[in-house]
Amino acid sequence: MAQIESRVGPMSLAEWIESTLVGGHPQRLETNQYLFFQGDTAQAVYIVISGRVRLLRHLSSGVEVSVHTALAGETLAEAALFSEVYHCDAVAAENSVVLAYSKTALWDALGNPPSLILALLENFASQIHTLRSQIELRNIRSANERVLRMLQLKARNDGVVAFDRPLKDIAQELGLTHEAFYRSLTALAADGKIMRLDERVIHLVGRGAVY
Amino acid sequence: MAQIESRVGPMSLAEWIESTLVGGHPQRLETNQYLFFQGDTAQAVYIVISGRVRLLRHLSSGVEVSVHTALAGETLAEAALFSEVYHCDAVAAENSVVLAYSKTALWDALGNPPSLILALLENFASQIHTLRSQIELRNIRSANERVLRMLQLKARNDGVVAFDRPLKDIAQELGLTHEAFYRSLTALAADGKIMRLDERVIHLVGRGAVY
DNA sequence: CGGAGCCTTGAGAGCTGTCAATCCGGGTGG
DNA sequence: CCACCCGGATTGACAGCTCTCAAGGCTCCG
Repeated sequence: MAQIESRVGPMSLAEWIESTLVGGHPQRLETNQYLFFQGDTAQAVYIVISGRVRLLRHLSSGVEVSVHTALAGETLAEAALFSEVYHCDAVAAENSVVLAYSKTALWDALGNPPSLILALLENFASQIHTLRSQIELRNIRSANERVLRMLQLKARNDGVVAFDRPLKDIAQELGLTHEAFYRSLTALAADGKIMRLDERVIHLVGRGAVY
Repeated sequence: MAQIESRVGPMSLAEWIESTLVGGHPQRLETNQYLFFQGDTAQAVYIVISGRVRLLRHLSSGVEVSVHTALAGETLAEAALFSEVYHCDAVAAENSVVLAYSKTALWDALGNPPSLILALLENFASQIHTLRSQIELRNIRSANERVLRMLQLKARNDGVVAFDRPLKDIAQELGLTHEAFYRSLTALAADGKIMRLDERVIHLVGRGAVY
């Protein structure tokens, strides 16, 4: 971590935004109060001044899985800079105060960066998104539900998932042994929730892709 | 994902680097051949031309856990731009070809970005690092080992870990029920691997922090 | 034809999740 | 000042699920 900080000195992103941008809009949150919901148009990026804000996703089963917890002094929903909508719910884990900065103000402050940098930023943002999805999956304990969720996340709009590498690899990415993964697939097929068009091609029954 | 790509058009980071930077140094890898090792000084960023390259970390127990798999067309070790050393091993999962770009060349191409952008980039890189560590933890199946590894990752140099939030939260971050987490803590203490200085303060016996 | 790697299924054990109960400290209201 | 409540921390008992180990079929390739 030390070598990371060395380039800009001790100033974190949160400190930078706070000291550079004026007009951060303070907002008080009670415990369990929501800051925004998954699917809302992403208009602001936040800094947590005090308290804790949790990022959640909810599954079709109604279960909530937590993806991240932002502590005091940290930024929240930075990835929203590169997304039209929020991908998670944000809810206060305790009484908290956040500062809201509009995306447009941030983009203005960023100026007009060269596109190589933009590409790098977007690459990072997209990786964060992917990694969060993986964390979300790991928070689902049941193998069947985890596999189903993964298929929903990876499905194209027509509900088809085609893997380009061995199922063993997918199993490992899911945190399952390949045996457990195979069993989940056959169980889901037996339940009629998926159809196996081919060894590595699966059709999701009933619902298309999820974001 | 569509909204992400829209800002720079269809060009991914890998394509951008390939088309912008000359002098990408091609390198052929046999299956199971290592590209670099954890702890090596990070000198290059890579693009996978064909094949698959896996990022691994190895635990003190000797077990390997996989953190990421880079497919053809993807970048590899971009986060090394912000780190002095590689944090993982990289090993080819099949016969592969990669292009190597030196960090210095990339930094030159980036120009001299304003520090707000640098802060944003480093924030992202550090988040990716944190998320990868979480994935690494989830790939450890045994609760005791997972908890021990988490403590090693979070320990200060003197081997002390102090949590600033309820242990229940830590348990959830680890993907364990709080009961399982408590039991692991008492088991590790019984084994003499940790000492509980206080409810939320733990001393790691024998080894300090790990990176 | 033989081997290697992936896919698949079976049987059993171990570990963790679940449910339940207790203790404890802090905050609140009477 | 005390009774009460609430949430975190802790421990016990048990069931269930996944991991482990094992074996067989399959395809691809030498």
